[in-house]
Amino acid sequence: MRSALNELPEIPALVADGVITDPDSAKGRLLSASATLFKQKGFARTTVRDIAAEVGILSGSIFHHFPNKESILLAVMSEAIYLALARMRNAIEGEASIPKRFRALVRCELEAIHGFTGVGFTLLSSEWRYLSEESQKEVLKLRDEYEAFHRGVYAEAKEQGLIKVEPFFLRHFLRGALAETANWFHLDGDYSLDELVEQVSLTAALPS
Amino acid sequence: MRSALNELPEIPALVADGVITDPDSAKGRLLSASATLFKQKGFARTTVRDIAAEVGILSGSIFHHFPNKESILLAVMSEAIYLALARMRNAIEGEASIPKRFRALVRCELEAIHGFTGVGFTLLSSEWRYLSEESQKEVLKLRDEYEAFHRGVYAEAKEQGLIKVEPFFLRHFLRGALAETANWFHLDGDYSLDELVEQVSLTAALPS
Amino acid sequence: MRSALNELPEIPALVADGVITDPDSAKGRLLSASATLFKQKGFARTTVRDIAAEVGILSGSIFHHFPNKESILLAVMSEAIYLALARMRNAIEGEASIPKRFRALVRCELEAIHGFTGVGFTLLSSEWRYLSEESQKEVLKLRDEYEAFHRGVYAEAKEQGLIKVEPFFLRHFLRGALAETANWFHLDGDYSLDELVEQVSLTAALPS
Amino acid sequence: MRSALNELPEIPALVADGVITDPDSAKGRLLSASATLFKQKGFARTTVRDIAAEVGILSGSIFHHFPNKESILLAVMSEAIYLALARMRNAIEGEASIPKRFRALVRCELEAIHGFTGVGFTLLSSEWRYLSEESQKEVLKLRDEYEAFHRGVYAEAKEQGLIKVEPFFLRHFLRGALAETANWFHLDGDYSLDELVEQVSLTAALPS
DNA sequence: AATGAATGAGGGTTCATTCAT
DNA sequence: CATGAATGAACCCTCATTCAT
Repeated sequence: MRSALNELPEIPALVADGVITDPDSAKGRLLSASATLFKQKGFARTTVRDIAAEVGILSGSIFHHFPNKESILLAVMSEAIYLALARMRNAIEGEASIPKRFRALVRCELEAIHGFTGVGFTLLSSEWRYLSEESQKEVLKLRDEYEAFHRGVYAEAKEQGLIKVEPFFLRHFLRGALAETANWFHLDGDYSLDELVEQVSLTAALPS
Repeated sequence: MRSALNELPEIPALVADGVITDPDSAKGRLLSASATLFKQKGFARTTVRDIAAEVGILSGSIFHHFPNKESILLAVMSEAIYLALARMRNAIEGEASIPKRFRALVRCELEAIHGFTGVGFTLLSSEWRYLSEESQKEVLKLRDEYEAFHRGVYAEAKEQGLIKVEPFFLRHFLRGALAETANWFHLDGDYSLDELVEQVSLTAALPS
Repeated sequence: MRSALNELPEIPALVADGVITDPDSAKGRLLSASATLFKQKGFARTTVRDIAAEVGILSGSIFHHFPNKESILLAVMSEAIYLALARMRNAIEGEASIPKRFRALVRCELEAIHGFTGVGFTLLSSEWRYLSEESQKEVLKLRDEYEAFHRGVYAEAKEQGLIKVEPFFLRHFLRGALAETANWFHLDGDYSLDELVEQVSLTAALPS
Repeated sequence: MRSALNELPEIPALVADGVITDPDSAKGRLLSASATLFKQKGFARTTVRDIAAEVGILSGSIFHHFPNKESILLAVMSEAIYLALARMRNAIEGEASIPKRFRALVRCELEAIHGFTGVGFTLLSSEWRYLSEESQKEVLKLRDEYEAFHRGVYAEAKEQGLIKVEPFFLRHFLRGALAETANWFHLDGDYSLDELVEQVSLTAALPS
């Protein structure tokens, strides 16, 4: 999955800019392993020894890269949003019509949720409370930027009379609905991602 | 809020049947305090001492009522579903038309999420992972019953041509969307519960 | 040594008042063992496991009696001063003349330093820095009371023309000189405590 | 303060002889920083990272100059005594009468305690326990030489009938009294060093 | 039922020290 | 000489659980 990630043109640029940690560096491998474990067992039940073992180092070595366990969670979350933002802008680029843009965004978010950008995206909600207040504020800024992007497209849809519901509500509903897919939808299951996207659009009564 | 709860006709009956613990008993107060704390700080970060302190006993005494910490979570979740099931059946009873039943169900779930039945309902997803596999299966049975009820109403709506999306998908989408309201909607905020219900219906393109 | 301590009339009263921990209680044994170890190896090098092992419990059990390691040091120091204050008042009581009171005080402090009141007194200076600022202030209050008592007697000596040096300086000099005896004087060595007291008085040119 | 130190004629000689590390060398700066930190926070609480940061290098680099942390403490202490010895011999040189020699010694020791020879002198007692037994023996040899020097002058005073107390006791008392000044006397406070010397002499009933 | 002291395994974190670069 | 990632043992502390009272 990471290899697919690396093929995207924008990721190396992010890494070069220092926004995203190089996934092949020690820190990057630490982040990747942490994300996986946090998702599997939750932040509280994941020990730093677990993480270290996963990467093949000793627990003490973790603290050369992160000052404490919480900062790992913060990094996982921040990078997940940075990646999602980059992928989102990319996805929108080629699409002119609003229905297509809408579908592109939905698909993009689903990809983020189902692991195309590492495994961090679902953590944003599930492990949110384990972030310190300070960290929450930090991540919130990024999330707001991300959310605003979505709401902007919905607003255009509303203006064009394509949907009836307020963008504010629609975004909240959709975020919840898409996040929940993590609990029942599987990439290698009965339905494809495209079918899922279509059902979402159908629900929102959006013409194709 | 509990006082309002007690006025509902169906709760005393459930208590009398032994399905729900009497909220005024020691065990009931324990459950209520646990639910609140689990929601506030999460299961992992809530200590049995926290719970005991909230009720005014010492931590050791908790184990006269529950064999271990996890069983408290199990009880909180089970009772939350029992309550939700009872309230749901109640809510449907008087409604004949499908659109009205749909709205009744949505409203009922929102009430459960926003604390009308204690605070347990949101825990079902957020703290799910802290249940042992055995307990998960136990709760799953109840959840399935609850979910089937919802899907049943949606299936009728689909048969009547009121909605286009498959009931299976719609239920998953709606569950996610409604659960997410816990993170942004507040009962004493700018919008009423009725308005929220209406926006949900609007999104699903359901006629009134 | 503790048995001798218990014979003193004032100690049981202190214990009864809750000022001093009962040396036979779990907490009291913890304090006594801690004091010994802190003196032997220093606060920083003494582990809570060391202390627990000395008392015959497990390390975790310590935290039922003290919130953290530092609070043990605080308790050891506080109680040492309380004991010293009580013993000092007792020692002065029967002595009318200033030279005799002076000698009684010197002897009393030497007894405190050389273990007649537990082993805490020397820790006051040697492990002082390991107290949090907050705790330092707390202990400082007690120390000030203790110091004022000594200075008071010296001031009388000065008024009576028995000594030439200022009480302020004398007290500082004497405290240092007496504290230092911990490093070279031994109760079972070549000199008795009384001889030591006499040499101190001789140094200060105090008539007998 | 180090600049004043460097003006003294004997220091460069000691450096040239290899007895004292050149304070401008990397090792010298390391020692100086260590002494300061050891005094501020104690040996146990000072990390090698602290020391390294103070000098502007990384922690690993320290071990090119010292085999381990304890050897830094040993060096700090040894050099402090070498310096004190040299300064002491210097101070005595011009003084013929015993009272003047006595005062010169007292002043010299106070200067050592209050930072005229780096900050190492008070560490000799406060951090003594963190020296390995082997190192303690090594330092003890130097200390004995230093102590003998003092006792020698006191013995002459006793022979001349200037003091009554035994040199053995007097030296112990004085060492304690002077060391304690580190805790209450400040060079820029209400009293001058000369006044302090005078009060000490007064206490010992020594004629001027 | 409740207490509260004790358990004991395990948690996050620290830090002197090593060593390939 | 200096770096800095890694080590690994040890540290303080937490906490669900037990049990004699």
